[in-house]
Amino acid sequence: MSSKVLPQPERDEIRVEAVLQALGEPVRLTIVRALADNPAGVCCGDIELPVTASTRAHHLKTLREAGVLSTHTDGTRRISVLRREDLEALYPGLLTGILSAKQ
Amino acid sequence: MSSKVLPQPERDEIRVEAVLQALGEPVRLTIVRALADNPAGVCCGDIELPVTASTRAHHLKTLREAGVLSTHTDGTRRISVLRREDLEALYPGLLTGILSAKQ
DNA sequence: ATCGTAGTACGATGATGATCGAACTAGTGA
DNA sequence: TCACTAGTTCGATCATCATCGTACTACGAT
Repeated sequence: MSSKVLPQPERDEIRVEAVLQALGEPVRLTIVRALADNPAGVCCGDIELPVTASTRAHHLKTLREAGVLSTHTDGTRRISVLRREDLEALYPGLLTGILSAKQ
Repeated sequence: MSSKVLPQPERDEIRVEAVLQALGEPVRLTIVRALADNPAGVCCGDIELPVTASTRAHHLKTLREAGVLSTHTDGTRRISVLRREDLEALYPGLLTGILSAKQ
């Protein structure tokens, strides 16, 4: 058992400005859309992005610290999952609204 | 009749990244909340903000160009109105989700 | 006309942040 | 133990942007 959850804010610590700021960046929005398509979670590196690994890590950290996604380890992999329940509880409709945008 | 509408994107020109980026700034979120409380529109200068007039103008321009609000002149005043219909049509649930956040 | 008020435009500045390469950590497997 | 892989962290750099003061425009009233 080598799985562990990376630090993230509790539901009541999530601030809407942080969430919106996190989502208002094209690369991060791409990540969120990929997570939305895969409820079981996605391995970070499997999302195709026009940035290097370190930039990718930076964006994932930003999203995690904003409370948008949760990351747990799986061996050397890191699996990220969208925090749908928490976001829906805090801001009902926000996620579906964003995801319904024809990109 | 001296009323005229300031330039703004058509509904189909609104991009979700621009909207989210515009909303992800505390001062601008304050403006949006004030507009949401006043469906008839609000005179720009009547919203209490911790910034100068020029910064206020900058934020209002950002929100207008993102498609979040509409501004029309009324004499020397400028009245801003939230573009609820357009936003709801493009991103159903997004606005209500954001506004339901206990600030 | 002149003045006052509401707001914008411009230029400068300082802060934030997106990006990268390089060095590092941790887990897997030979 | 020794590589290999996945990912993070650090420091630097460059771009974006929030902020301000000042100068400007537009409208209304005297």
